[in-house]
Amino acid sequence: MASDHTRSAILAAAERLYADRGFGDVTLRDIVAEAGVNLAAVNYHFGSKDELIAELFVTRSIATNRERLRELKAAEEQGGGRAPIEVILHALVGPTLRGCLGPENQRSTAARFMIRASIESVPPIRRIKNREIDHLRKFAGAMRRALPDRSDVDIYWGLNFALAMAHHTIRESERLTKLSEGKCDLDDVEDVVARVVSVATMALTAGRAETKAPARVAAR
Amino acid sequence: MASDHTRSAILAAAERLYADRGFGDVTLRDIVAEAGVNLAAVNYHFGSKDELIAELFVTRSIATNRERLRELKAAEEQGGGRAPIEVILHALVGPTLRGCLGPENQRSTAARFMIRASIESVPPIRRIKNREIDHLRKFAGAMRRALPDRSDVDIYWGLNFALAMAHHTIRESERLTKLSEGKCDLDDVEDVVARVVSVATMALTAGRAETKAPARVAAR
DNA sequence: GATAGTTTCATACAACTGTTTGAATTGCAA
DNA sequence: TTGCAATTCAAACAGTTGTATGAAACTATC
Repeated sequence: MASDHTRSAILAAAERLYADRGFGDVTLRDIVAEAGVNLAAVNYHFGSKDELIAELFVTRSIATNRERLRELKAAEEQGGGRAPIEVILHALVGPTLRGCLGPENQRSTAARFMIRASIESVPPIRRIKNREIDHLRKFAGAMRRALPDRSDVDIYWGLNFALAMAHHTIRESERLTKLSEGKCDLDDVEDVVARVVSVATMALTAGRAETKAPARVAAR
Repeated sequence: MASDHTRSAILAAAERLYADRGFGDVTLRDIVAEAGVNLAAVNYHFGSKDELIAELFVTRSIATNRERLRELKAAEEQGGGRAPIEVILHALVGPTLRGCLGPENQRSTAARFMIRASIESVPPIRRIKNREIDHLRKFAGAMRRALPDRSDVDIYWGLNFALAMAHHTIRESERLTKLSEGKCDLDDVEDVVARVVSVATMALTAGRAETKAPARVAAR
């Protein structure tokens, strides 16, 4: 136990460097230099480089997931065990988007780190993401309760598309800004959330016919 | 010139290995061993490892982009310079999805390579992707012609969401299969394409009011 | 204030990386 | 066949990486 000073200095320095330069070209030596500690300290306190990365990512994603579930639970309780689909989707994508987007100059280190984690996907992070399924199932359950007429398949596709829009917008936010010549304002986070929720809601509530029978659009 | 045998053996071996094991842990030595050539051959024929990766990726994405534009051009010509939005979106996401999804056991090496490239995102590939903007602008133009009443902002968001759904579905196909316990059939590529196109079309054609004024969903 | 346990440190280690070199080999043209 | 260029090869290079070690410096307890 004791001071914990070195430990947290490493965590802070690592998060900052990974956020700024990505996982690819940040070495342990960079981290300990930034933290002002000895090279051996990382292995002493965390066991290995991968475990350091994992701890950083777990900490942040636990926070996001807790926030998600808090919103979801509150909404379902308020609705007597069943929340409107928009509110569920809002709870799903809101915390993530709020945690990663927003004016670039006031973006927290944590936010920038999570964007990196979303873009680069190194092994220790991938391993953790794979355990996220149980968490997502809770949302699938809530969505099923909100839309009892929908098939499971449609529910899962809706969930998939909602996450797709949120994560892709985070990953490619720079490109979207460039492509739209700044017309798409990614700093207005609540507008982004609203757009994602709106489209995902439509995907989940639109007449099934259109979704199922593709109308076989003139392919070629 | 000459035989070109070594060159193409390297390309094939590299694509196979990257497809199978990812960029992270495939070394030049792995590649030359698989190709049955000398270590120095990569630098002799390609200049560097990154240029080898770049050539692989460029070749495949040029093919996809050409297919996209072919479909787009055909559709616009048939409609006298203006194609229906569904058809445009179909041309945008169809080739990519068709190139990456489909029954796993009959998935081409090229397809698996492109999935990897979509997941891992190493520097040489990222550099190439950044040059894709001009290509996307052509689709933005076609979409504007198809939906003259829509604002540019809405067009770009629709384009962004369409790509989001396609790419995320490719990236996370394994997770979606697991999450849905196999209920979402990712082998039925045309169904996936139809779903993506359908949702993106809704996003682009839905009443603007709903999209713009978020209805301020009960946040908390 | 000696002692036991924790933490820090400089340093070495061992392995792997992409790249280069210069000689050997090959293939083709004169 | 001779000569010249293109290609292949084994070997070494130069650098970096994460990790391990064992001594030194702390810190708190008795």
